[in-house]
Amino acid sequence: MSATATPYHHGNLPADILERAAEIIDTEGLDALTLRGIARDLGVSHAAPNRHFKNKAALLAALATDGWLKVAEATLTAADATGSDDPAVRLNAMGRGFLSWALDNRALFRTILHPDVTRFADDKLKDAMQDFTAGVRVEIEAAQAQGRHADVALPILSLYTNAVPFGAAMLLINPLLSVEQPNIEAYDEERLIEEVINLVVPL
Amino acid sequence: MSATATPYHHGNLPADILERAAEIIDTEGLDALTLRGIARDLGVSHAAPNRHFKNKAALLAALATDGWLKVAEATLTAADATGSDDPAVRLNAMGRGFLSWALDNRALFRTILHPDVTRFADDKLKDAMQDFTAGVRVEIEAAQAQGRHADVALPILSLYTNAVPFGAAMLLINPLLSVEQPNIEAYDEERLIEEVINLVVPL
DNA sequence: GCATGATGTAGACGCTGTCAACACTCGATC
DNA sequence: GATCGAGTGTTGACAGCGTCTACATCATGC
Repeated sequence: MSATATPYHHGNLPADILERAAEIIDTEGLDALTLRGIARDLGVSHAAPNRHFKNKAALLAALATDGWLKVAEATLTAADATGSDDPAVRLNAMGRGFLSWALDNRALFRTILHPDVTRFADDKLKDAMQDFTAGVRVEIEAAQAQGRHADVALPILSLYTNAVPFGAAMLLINPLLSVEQPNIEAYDEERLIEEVINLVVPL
Repeated sequence: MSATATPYHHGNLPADILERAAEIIDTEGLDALTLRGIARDLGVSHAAPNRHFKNKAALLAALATDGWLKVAEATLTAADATGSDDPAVRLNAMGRGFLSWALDNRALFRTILHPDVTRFADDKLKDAMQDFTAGVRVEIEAAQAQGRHADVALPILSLYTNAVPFGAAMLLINPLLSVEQPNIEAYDEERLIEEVINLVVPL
């Protein structure tokens, strides 16, 4: 056989499928994502992806699980990088880290919040998502224990604190809505993130 | 012919299609929405919807256009109902009106923010969306002119002010994430909305 | 060195969106 | 009032999709 003939086994198909899926979501949108299309792009038969993902929803769930794990890691890393124990300092850094991650990983961010992904969430996906929210909640509770927004009920404070980075990311990523922010283009990403997070968790 | 034989012409097919589409998105999700399914539910032939919507994307765009018009009306009505000229009072009411509308019209809210809907936005949809954002922007600028967050650049303030209601709605509507807000179920919807908006635009 | 499970292929099925050709209905125009 | 045309609905077809089953190939542990 010729040296470079495509081998029967692909080698790393599951990971390649996930990677190509993220690319397609990013460039063509989630509704342009097809298992057959991925298979074509990777040079395997149309049914090969089914060996690794029970169905299309399972592929999206795996992608979302990966996304939650990564965003949790990004926020936690940002918090630890401050070298501070102050929950407000950590929370501020987490907000920035979250927003920064979302803007740098738009396909994954869209995927983890996609209604048709969360709708069919399996336990793995739920666990990954809860790892993230639990990490944030700890800091919010600690910040309040220090006297920040001491008069606000915790569910309200939690909702508010989460809403800003989630909402800001959504608005900035949405191509229609981001344009609607007046003169938004005059701001570089880093400054935008810093200043909007400072409004929620001032240092 | 018998009196109740299904007439050849349906009578109000476009509106019925939109209504049924919203129902399906609400109960079964956007990926369960099929033109053929809608046609079946309405008792018309599988290709009938194509007479009124060029394609599936056009149906979703029409739905989203309708959604933006309604949410714009809901927020503006809420502002006017205050009977106040104070932009902060109006803005606070708009935030509450927006969030309240989103929670009462989850299918439409999801649709107007759906990435695969905004991706194929036509001019009508863009106009409807801009009507909404322009109405909010006016109040934000007026509130800042009164001295609220006078030190914050307008794009930042606008992003922040929009992010809270959008983000809160998204978190509350997402069945996975809403559960993650601690003890959220202890709050009735109205109080939750009031208190979280008060954190952004205090009265 | 061979059995066995993992991985990939080939073909089929029913579903979908969309198009073209045809049928019916209503309202404007003569 | 007949006719004609635009609007609306139907029928049939097509390719593409997700998914299933049966089969082929490989890699590994005994």
